[in-house]
Amino acid sequence: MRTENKHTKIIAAAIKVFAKKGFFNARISDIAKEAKVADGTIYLYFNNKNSILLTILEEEFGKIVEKTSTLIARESDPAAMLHIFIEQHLRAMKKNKNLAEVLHTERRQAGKMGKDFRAEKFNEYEGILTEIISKGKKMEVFSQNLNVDVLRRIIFGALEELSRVWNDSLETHYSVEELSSQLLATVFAGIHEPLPPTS
Amino acid sequence: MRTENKHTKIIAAAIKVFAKKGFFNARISDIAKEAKVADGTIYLYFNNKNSILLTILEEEFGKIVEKTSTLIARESDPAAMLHIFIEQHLRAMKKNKNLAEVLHTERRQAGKMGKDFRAEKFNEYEGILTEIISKGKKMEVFSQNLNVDVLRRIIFGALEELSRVWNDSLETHYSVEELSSQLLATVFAGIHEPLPPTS
Amino acid sequence: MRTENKHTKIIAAAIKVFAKKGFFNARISDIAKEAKVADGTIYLYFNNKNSILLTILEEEFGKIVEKTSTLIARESDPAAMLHIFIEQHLRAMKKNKNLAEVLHTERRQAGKMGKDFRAEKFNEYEGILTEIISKGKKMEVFSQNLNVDVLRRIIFGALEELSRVWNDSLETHYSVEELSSQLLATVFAGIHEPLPPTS
Amino acid sequence: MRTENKHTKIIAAAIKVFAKKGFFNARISDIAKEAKVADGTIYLYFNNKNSILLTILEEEFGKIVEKTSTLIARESDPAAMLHIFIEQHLRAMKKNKNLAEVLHTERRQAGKMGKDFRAEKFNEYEGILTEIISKGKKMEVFSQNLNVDVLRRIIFGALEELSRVWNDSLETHYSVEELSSQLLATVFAGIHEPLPPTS
DNA sequence: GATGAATGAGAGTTCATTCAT
DNA sequence: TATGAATGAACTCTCATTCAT
Repeated sequence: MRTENKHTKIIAAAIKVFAKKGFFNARISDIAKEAKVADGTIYLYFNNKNSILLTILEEEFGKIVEKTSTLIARESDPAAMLHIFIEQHLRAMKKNKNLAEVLHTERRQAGKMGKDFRAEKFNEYEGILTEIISKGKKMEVFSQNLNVDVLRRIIFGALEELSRVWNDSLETHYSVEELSSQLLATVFAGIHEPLPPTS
Repeated sequence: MRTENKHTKIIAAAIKVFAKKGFFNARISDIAKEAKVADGTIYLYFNNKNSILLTILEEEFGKIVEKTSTLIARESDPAAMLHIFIEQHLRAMKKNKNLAEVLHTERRQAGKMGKDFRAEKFNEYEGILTEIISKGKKMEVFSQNLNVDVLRRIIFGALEELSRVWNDSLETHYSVEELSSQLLATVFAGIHEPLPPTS
Repeated sequence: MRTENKHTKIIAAAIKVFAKKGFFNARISDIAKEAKVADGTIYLYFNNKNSILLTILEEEFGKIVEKTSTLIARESDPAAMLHIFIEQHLRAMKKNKNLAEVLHTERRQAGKMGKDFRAEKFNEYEGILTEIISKGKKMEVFSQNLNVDVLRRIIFGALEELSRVWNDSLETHYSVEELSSQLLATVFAGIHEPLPPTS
Repeated sequence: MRTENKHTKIIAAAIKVFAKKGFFNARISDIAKEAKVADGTIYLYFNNKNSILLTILEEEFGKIVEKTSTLIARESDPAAMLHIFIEQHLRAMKKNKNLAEVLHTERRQAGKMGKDFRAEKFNEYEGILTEIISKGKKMEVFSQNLNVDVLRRIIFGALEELSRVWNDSLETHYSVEELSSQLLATVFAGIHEPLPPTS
């Protein structure tokens, strides 16, 4: 339990520090100070700086994947699934603003970090979205004209950018529901002014 | 003339290196080698490593801003403007794949780079999109229910993510028109299967 | 205790290296090697190269100031005080030949080192000499014709130059007493051949 | 004549820059800018940075040596010679304040500059003073108790320190005559209050 | 397990010097 | 001669990682 505690404390500290300074500007000693442990202690729980980031991505996304999967499993309607996915994502990101910053910033870096860097859970997470869209197409609920990969990117990119509204530096105070419904409205109904009802 | 050349060569080299390794993993000596100049030569054209990135963002975005602004100025229909914006963005990113990677990766880092870091042109670019959406709402072409800020994020995020399809590491071969039309279709008409024509 | 040791070792090494090569020609790695520590270790104890020199000047002069002040405090005769000042100065410089070299070489540089460079103790030290001379004048032991500032410079300059006789490169083997008495004889009695006793 | 001009301009510029920043902090480009020539031009007249300093010391001291020698050659009284030496030294230093700074600052550095550094004229200059004192002793005008080397140091050190009063940073406005007479008074008559005339 | 002083490889940057023009 | 852009060796300083306690 002591051990569990330290691991958790270091991860929490790292998320905070990475969010504030970015991975490359964050120093191990910053994390150690934030976690109130000695620098060396960090190396009892993590192999190196990279693996701290990797662990954050894996563990935190693991939680999201698990929760989202569970909720989606209960649904059969792809539209409802998409709703859930979007809402859960935004909810998770709002809950842990620092995490949102870390995830999105470092996702791009990941490929440049070194050979041993693989964010398995992240791929799994993207897979869920791909699955939803595929199912939607197959069930002929979503348009057949849409490319699955492209749509996944559209939604994912939009989510990523939307998640940033909760950063400390921004003054906007959107609710999860607000953003969620705007995104859904856009992708589902389009941005056109509704045509006047045909008499 | 010599001077102009070196500046350009260094910028081109830096875009390549930043795209491949990311800003923080890129070494000045990597850029120098790529540009076939001595390390010290770089400092005749740039104050420091940061300012190389800043210059890339400003100069390259400057070009895009200029081109896009010109094209949009000719239009009066917000939907057509949006079409142009999206297409131009994707076109620019496909043309310079490395730039796309740099832009998107480092945009997030920018805030963590130090006080003297300001990407003016970037803000200007975002402003164009905001303007289009505002106009669309005002002209009652776009839905009154849409929040301008939120929609801008949705489109921008989507574009950002879509732009990444041309990265060397990915094997997909989308055309600009393809991506462009998919995104427009999604945001304009929604992803729903078109309702069967009412008889 | 470890800490105290390292600080002292680095200072001692720096004095040696500065004396031999001068501040600007001295490399951090030279000092590190001399002190038998890693280069990086030096930065655990000092902010930068400048501050090593500053510390030397402050700490070493601090000792001299303290000792000299104590001894002088016991005296009331300005002539005796001057004798003490001169003797103590020469004694300190002979004891630490390298320090003498550093002090005198770098005193001039100090003003050109950067804003944050202030050798407080040094000023304090000069103040002692000024005080002695002022008192001598006030008590009418020293000539009223002498400008305090000028005399301080004469004595200080002489001491500075005399202190250099103990440098390794020179073969002279003067004793402190010898130099001290010569200087005192000169400034007190003048360099004239004593006039033949008036019959 | 063009050539002569450039050499002179560079020397003048170097004296100014060295005085202001010190030898090590002075950049070749500073000197070039001050002299209004290109950096590379400096290397048409001097082998390297060191040799600029060396040339300054040699040329400028050469002038002083020549002038002082001439004046002293006319005298036979060592006391008068000493008077001339001191006055000439101070006069030269006041005339070229920057030179004074350079000379005194760099004299100490000289030994640490590298093998090829020899300031011949400087030794010659010191020789003049040594000669005067020796002669004074031999002629039994100066005290037999004084060590020539020591006295030379006393006088030289005093002169060095006194010369600094004209630095820009200091506000004192002594005349050459004032300093000269104070120094002579001190070394000749001592600093004692003149004994009351015996009745 | 926990510490934090110590390490040292490696980074960005400077600037004396060179050389094509 | 004169230029000044280009060079690259060498510097100071940082910080992830180690290891004796």
